[in-house]
Amino acid sequence: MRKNQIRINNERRILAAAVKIFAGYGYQGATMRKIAEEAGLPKANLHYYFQTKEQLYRQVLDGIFKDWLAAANTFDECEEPVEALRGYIETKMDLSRKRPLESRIWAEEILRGAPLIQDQLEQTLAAWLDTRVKRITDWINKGTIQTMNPRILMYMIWAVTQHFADF
Amino acid sequence: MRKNQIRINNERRILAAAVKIFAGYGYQGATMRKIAEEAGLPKANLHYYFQTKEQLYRQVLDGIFKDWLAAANTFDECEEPVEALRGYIETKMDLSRKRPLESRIWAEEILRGAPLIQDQLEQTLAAWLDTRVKRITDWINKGTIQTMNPRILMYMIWAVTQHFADF
DNA sequence: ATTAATCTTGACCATTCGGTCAGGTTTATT
DNA sequence: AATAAACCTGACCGAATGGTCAAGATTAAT
Repeated sequence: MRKNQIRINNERRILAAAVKIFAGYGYQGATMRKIAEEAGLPKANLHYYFQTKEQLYRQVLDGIFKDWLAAANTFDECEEPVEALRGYIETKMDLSRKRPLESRIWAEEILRGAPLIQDQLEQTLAAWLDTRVKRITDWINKGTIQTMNPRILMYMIWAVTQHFADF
Repeated sequence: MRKNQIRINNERRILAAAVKIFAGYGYQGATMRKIAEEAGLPKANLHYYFQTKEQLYRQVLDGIFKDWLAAANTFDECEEPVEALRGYIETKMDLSRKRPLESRIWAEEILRGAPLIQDQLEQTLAAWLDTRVKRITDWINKGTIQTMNPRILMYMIWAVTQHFADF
């Protein structure tokens, strides 16, 4: 069983510390020293598990991205517009409330234009948005909800939930 | 006439360069070297006009804050709720569209918890928000608009306009 | 018990950072 | 023309940064 137990433990520990420090200081403001201190490990040890600061940061972003995607998929669980939208918004707000640090890191990364994860983000997010837009368009055509620009609806939801999360 | 013309010119030039660099890299990511390069001046010259990086950044924030306040005051120009809100939102969006760099700096500063301008911001902003909330409450009591939590209304407007500005 | 693989870490390195300063140049005042 | 005030800047500084490395300690595989 517990094969790479040491590795798994330490990576988790370092990632947790990294989330704290990146959230508190931003990518540039965070230093490997601070993260090492927070993790209670010597700095050189971080570089053993994550070669560079950028790679460590990428892994932090990856974790956040996965969580966000999982939350986003609750949009599809309900057939009714009201239920689907409410469920999505609540899940998203929950996520932000439970993981404020991750939410802040994510917001800053997006604000900076996602310099490190642009490709991945653009593809995944564009595809995700497209299917949601189609569902909303269906609702509009069926007359279930008011006529509107679906993209703008999604945009406003994203704006408000993200904003509530951050402040 | 033109007394401190040199000083005025150079300060303007440095501030313009600082806005670009701070918006592009964030406070920590921006360096005095990059700003100096952007301004076409030697680094030591920046320190002649602005003693420290923090002071330069503060002046940038001050400029943005003044613009934002001016835009915010358009809220008071109309008596009608629809007109007042529309005017406010349009002015704010205009400002964001015309000065995207400043808007980004502002957003990041707020996101980071406004570490440099907390006092100033809390006082001015709290006062501003209070008077707006009172106006909205009046409208609600008169029955001019739907019953709602005025703070949340302002919050949502802020969220959406800021978000549109940044992306 | 031996060997191999993984893990640990203090000391070190080149680079870059914000900031200083002395000494020169330009502009304003008399 | 002379003096003072304001402006300019190359060279420099200590501190901090991300990252490296060699030599040892632990753990796993045989």
